[in-house]
Amino acid sequence: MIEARHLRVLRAVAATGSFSAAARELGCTQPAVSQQMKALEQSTGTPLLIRTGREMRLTEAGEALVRHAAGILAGLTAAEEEVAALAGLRAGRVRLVSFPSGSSTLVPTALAGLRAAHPGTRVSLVEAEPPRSVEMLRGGDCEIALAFRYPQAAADVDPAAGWDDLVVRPLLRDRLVVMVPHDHRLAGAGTVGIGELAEEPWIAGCPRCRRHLVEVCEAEGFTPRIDFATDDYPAVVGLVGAGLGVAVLPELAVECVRAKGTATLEVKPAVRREVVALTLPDLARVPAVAATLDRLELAARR
Amino acid sequence: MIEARHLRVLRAVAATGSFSAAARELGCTQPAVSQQMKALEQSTGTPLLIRTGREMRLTEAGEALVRHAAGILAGLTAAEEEVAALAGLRAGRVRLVSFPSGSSTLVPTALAGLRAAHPGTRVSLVEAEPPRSVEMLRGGDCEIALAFRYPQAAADVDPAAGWDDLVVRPLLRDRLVVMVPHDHRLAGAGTVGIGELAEEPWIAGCPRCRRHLVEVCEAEGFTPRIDFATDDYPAVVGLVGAGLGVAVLPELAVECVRAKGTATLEVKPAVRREVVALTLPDLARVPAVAATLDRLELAARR
DNA sequence: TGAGTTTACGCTACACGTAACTATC
DNA sequence: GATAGTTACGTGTAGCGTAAACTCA
Repeated sequence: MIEARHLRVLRAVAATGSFSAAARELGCTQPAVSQQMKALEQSTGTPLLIRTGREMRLTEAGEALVRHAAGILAGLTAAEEEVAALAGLRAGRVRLVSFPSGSSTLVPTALAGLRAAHPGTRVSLVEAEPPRSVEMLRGGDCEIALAFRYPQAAADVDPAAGWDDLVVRPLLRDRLVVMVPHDHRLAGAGTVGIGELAEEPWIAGCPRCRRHLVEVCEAEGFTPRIDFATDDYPAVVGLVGAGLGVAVLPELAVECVRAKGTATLEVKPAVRREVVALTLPDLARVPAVAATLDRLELAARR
Repeated sequence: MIEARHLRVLRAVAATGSFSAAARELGCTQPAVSQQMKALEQSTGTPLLIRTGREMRLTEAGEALVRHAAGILAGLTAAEEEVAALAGLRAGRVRLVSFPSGSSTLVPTALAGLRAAHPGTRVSLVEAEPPRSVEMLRGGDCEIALAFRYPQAAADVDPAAGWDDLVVRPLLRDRLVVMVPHDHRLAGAGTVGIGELAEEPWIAGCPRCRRHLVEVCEAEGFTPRIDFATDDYPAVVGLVGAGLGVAVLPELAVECVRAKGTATLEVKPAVRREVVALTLPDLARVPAVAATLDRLELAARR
């Protein structure tokens, strides 16, 4: 088995015509070069260099080896370059999966920062919810999954139940607020207890949010009457604005929607959801992934 | 500094998807593989493999490295072969990959001649079809790949599409013939047009042959009813002999099968397939490879 | 429980550098 | 005698295999 290191030395010897000069060029001692060439000749089973007095000449086999060495060493340095680019964030692709309408501000901010700092990295974004997004993560279809959970959720609906072997990077804890039509009796109240809304028609969000809403209300002793349910946050806001009901929404989601005709109220016993980034342990050490996670955290801290 | 030995191991791991399987393939213990990969990841400074439960997956950097590895290792083996040949050992080893049941006469004839002329050269034979055989060629797992193509094939199924950087040595152009049961109405006709067999049940060969058969028939305005399809040429002949249908076969394949109970007919607008030998430019200059190619050509011209 | 991966440990082997020796001009 | 190459030797490191711990299906 020919070793690349030997080829590097052979090439230097061929270029300089001397072991000593090659040693100087390679930054090692001259006996080291001598030994390497001896080892190479032994592993190929044929002489490569002709030591005629003081000068060094190549045999035909030596010539052949030097000829091949060029391509092989070029391939090796190309491989090193490419890996170094990936390791040094001059290249790299990160596939991000986010829950729908979840991070209208978070993801763009993070990606803008990442692009500014490392123009070579490319990030793609797809929308999916756990457990689908976690499947994608495990299946190699993405590197980072954004998800959220309700810290007090019952174990059987908590998606975090399956996250034991994942790297979970908490990004932010988002307060939930109640949104009511602007002419609602509580519109000016500032804060409200969930129990005060027992008789209201509700507009719910995604299935998990809906389930969570029901849990919270039942803890307050009533079952909410849910007239509408949609994944689409702007649509929820529109429905509230049209006076069709009340809703709970993550504060962050409210910030980036023009909430015409509505008023928002703090919920008295504060309810929060936690937004986290998930990845695999090995992927967390991939530079482009680590950088993206850092940027997401940075964007969340803003 | 990336070492070639590491690349060899990485490639085996990528190909098998497991450290244990790679170790078996490489003839070493599994912890050795584990250590080599650890060392490679350390020397590149970035994770290359994702250990997710039981399966091994490559990171982007790992993919890049495997991509480069093919060329580097092919270069190394080419260099080794050339030096070995120049050393006068004539212990040149040529690994030949042929499409299945393709060259029952061609390969044996060529190898017999080669052995007579150069007793030192050893040739091994494995069966695989393009694109697998071409992958083996590029990956350094063989020196010569035998393949065939239909000159009129549509570009998207023509394997020659990926042969731009290979040395393509045409060996022979093989006429296709139609084989029918001996009591078939056309058994004595001598020649036949494909269109006359529109209503027959067909027995097809390998997937690519089958695709080609459908193409040819559709050019004649009908879709063949294919009742059986098998890679095994003697089996095809047996099915025809049993009266279960008609088939098209390469003339060479018919010659070396006892075609009991069948009759063969020339196809009126002649259809041919082209059998070629593929190798890499560097390998084409290795004496043992060159000699094998020459012998193949000679055997085909016979 | 079983297959697969990692970790720990002892061993060997290899490669380097220093230093002494040899050979050529 | 000076420059270049080889040989000899001590040291450090790196890789392997065996064996044991660990993990996921």
